[in-house]
Amino acid sequence: MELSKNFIPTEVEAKWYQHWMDKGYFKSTPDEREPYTIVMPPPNVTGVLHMGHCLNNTIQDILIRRARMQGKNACWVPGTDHASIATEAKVVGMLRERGIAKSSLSRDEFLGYAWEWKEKYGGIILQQLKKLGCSLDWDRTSFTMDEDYYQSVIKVFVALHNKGSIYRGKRMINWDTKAKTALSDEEVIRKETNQKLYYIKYNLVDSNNTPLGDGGNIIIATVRPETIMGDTAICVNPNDDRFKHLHGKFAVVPLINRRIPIITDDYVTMEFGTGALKVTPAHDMNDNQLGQKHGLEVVDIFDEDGTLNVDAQIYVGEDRFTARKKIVIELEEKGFVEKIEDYTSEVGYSERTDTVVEPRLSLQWWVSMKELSTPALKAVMEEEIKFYPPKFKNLYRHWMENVKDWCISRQLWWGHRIPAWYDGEGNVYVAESEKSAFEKYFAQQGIKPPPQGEVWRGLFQDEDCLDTWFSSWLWPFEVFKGYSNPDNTEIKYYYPTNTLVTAPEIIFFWVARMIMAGYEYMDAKPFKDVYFTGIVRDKQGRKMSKSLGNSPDLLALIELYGADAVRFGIMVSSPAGNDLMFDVAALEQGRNFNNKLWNALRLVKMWEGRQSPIGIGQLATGNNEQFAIDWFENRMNEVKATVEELMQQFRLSEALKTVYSLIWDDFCSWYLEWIKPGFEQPIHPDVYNKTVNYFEDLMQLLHPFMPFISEEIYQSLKPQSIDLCVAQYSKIIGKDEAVLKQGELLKNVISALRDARNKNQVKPKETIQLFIQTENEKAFAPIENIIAKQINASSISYCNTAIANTIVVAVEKDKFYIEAEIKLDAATLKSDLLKDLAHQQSFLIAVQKKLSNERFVQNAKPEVIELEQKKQADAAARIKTIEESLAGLI
RNA sequence: GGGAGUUUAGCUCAGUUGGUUUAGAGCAUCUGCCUUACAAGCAGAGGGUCGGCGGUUCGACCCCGUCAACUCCCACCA
Repeated sequence: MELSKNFIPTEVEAKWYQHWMDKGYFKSTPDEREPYTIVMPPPNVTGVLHMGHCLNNTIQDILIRRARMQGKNACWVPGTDHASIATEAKVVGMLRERGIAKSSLSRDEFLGYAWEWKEKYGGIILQQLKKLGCSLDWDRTSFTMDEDYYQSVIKVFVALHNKGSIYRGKRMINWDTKAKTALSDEEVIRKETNQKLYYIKYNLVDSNNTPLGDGGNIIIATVRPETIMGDTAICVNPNDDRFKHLHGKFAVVPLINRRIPIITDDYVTMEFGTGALKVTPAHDMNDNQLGQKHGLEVVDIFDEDGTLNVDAQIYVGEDRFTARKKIVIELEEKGFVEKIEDYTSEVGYSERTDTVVEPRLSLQWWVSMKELSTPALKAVMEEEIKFYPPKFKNLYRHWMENVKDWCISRQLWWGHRIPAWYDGEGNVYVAESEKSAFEKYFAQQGIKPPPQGEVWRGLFQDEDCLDTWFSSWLWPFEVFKGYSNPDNTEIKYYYPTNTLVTAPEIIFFWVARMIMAGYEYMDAKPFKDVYFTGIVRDKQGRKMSKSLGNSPDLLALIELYGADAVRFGIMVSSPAGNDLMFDVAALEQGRNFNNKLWNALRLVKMWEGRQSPIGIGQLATGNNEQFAIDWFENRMNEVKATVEELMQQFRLSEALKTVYSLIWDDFCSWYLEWIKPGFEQPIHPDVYNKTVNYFEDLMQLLHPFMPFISEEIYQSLKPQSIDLCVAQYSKIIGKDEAVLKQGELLKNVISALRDARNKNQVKPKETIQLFIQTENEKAFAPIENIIAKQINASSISYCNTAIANTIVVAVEKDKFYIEAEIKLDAATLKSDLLKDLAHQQSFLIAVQKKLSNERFVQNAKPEVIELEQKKQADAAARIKTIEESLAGLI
């Protein structure tokens, strides 16, 4: 079989993914093995795959594939989230394009379109994950609005309501005027925004509405002049001498001439603005509290879409921001504006629609959080659930300790409809179904239920839906039907899940609430470890976003570089716990690595047909292959142990780098070169077989990170009885330090001699003669031929004294003399030696200084002192060698 | 305003109870090579008073204090 010069990923990837699927390797059912479970954070049905998903799911796939190869029953559950606000917005948009207004549709008609949309687009993102190589158990694909799931959400609502944890209350909430729905605090993004601070004059009157003299006005500072029509007081600090004479007086709201009282409260900062604050209880969180405290009237001047209503009296029907502009102009014309200043402050924006959030008083459903949060906080603080990196523990604690009640109602149709029914008087009946709501209603009202077959009337269901997170917090157990079908075999086997991989951005939205739900409904944690990924940024460190257009098209990247290269690129630039700067250069590195692997395969395949006829067990001596084999085996065992350790600490990026270096440097650059036969020479079958085995092991180590190329190479090396995807890791065995040390020496000698050749401009093709002066000739016997091959030496001999007119190289205690045909530049040799000498001497002085320090000798540990003494001896020996060489030069 | 984190080579980062030849890697850079696996490559090299200052210690990239810069999270100052 002729192998192409470069690795071509496209066909290979599709081929293997299909093969793995056909074999059912990704499917999991409970058995006697230890389970390893991950539930995928369900992407929004509206989503397309972006870099964040790519990072997140690559990590999960690495963990899952590794677990699968470690003999665990690996189960990775895919799914999607209905994402109420985002999806409803998409559907409304789609309808608008078709010329259909949402308001012209009934609820059922709208939902019909929404489901249609979901069926068409909702699965796209999951299909894209297949391209990335994700080994998900597709039979388990779940959706937060699946029938069972839906019922569980409803049941949870009713259960929480029954125990008093869910209540209905009129409060200030964050209102999205575009989506026309309430938002939870977490859905509000605060952004520094440039604004104007308007200083507005209010005329003063006394209790008889008589204008006060001496200027007769009070000036307030506000950023929201359009809300003055909702003012119901002006507040000053009671200790503010400037306003003491106004206590108990009244002001008149400009333009609408409504009289409002001047009240006092410590809340007002005297230093800010003018020290006088207009109080608008309907449109500001703080003002609302002030209003409650002082029993102020509440005048709501906005409609749900943020336009002014009749209570505003003027500019009715205008949008709040248009109204602001117009009111300012009118106020200026009528002389009410004292001045306007530039001002920046943080303004809340809706996470979903990016409109300025309007604080609004409304009746919503709430979950009381205190009780739920207690065990959830404890679990993380006591590390029953471990966070990686651990710094997120603090963040979590801070939020949990100050957790506020959760507003869960959303004024949307797409989602889980709140299971509450109202009668004509506004009494509420919370129940799992309309039927049981009626039963409650009849019982409570003392009405005899109408006979069977007759239509029951008089109750109407709450129009609102539940917050998306009120369903996704059940995800880790409800994907196994742990709530709808308690104690089933699956939930008992797979729960608690092992690892949650997610973004720190949703630690409160989702992670915290899943932990709460886990303890509340399963009486156990939902997962053992939480791994927080970094945020994917562009090369300049900016967050990837649609508006910046700096988010690359992932599928195009996979097409261009191959999925393995994309996985490599994103993982190699992703330090544990930090954000990652995404750069296609990393993908190129991945592609180059693919190519390196591919060419190593080509080399080995070339040898396949060139095995020498020498029988097994008769490894030719004198070629030093035995050492190469011993060394690589030990080196590989060493790295396997390191990788295992790194993986346990979730240091995936470092683990990958370690494997990368083992393959590229140790295997390709050293080992393969050491055993490489001469041009068209045969290779010993034992060496060949060992090499194939090592290559297989390397592919197995690499497989979780780069599944496609590793499987392809594994299968190409020789006919396999089992696919790499499910090949089991062997036990990690120990390493022989002595062999490893000798390997290091060998590498150092080769590098030093190559460097010497380079510096002295000995042409690569020119052979040299090497003389070794050492006290330990035996140590060089097993490696001398490797040295000769690697530095292009025609002969190696041993000597007891310096050889004249040669290049001298010292490595540790040994000296090497290179005899070449070209004329050596004595000046260069000398200056190099002098440089080295100076370095060694200053080092020796430092060590001697340390050792002559009495307090060091007294206090330091014996092994530390011993080491320093060895350093001293070695440095002294090297200095002697260099001095001898210098003498020989003249 | 409160809290957390970061600062090590041109860039992105390692550096695991303070002592392992006066700090490591990848990428980038420079030099020499089209050597029959790979120029998407090979062989080498250069590059850092570990943010500043002070302290603890025989010894500090590591511990403490302080200052500076940057990042993130939380919070109702109009």
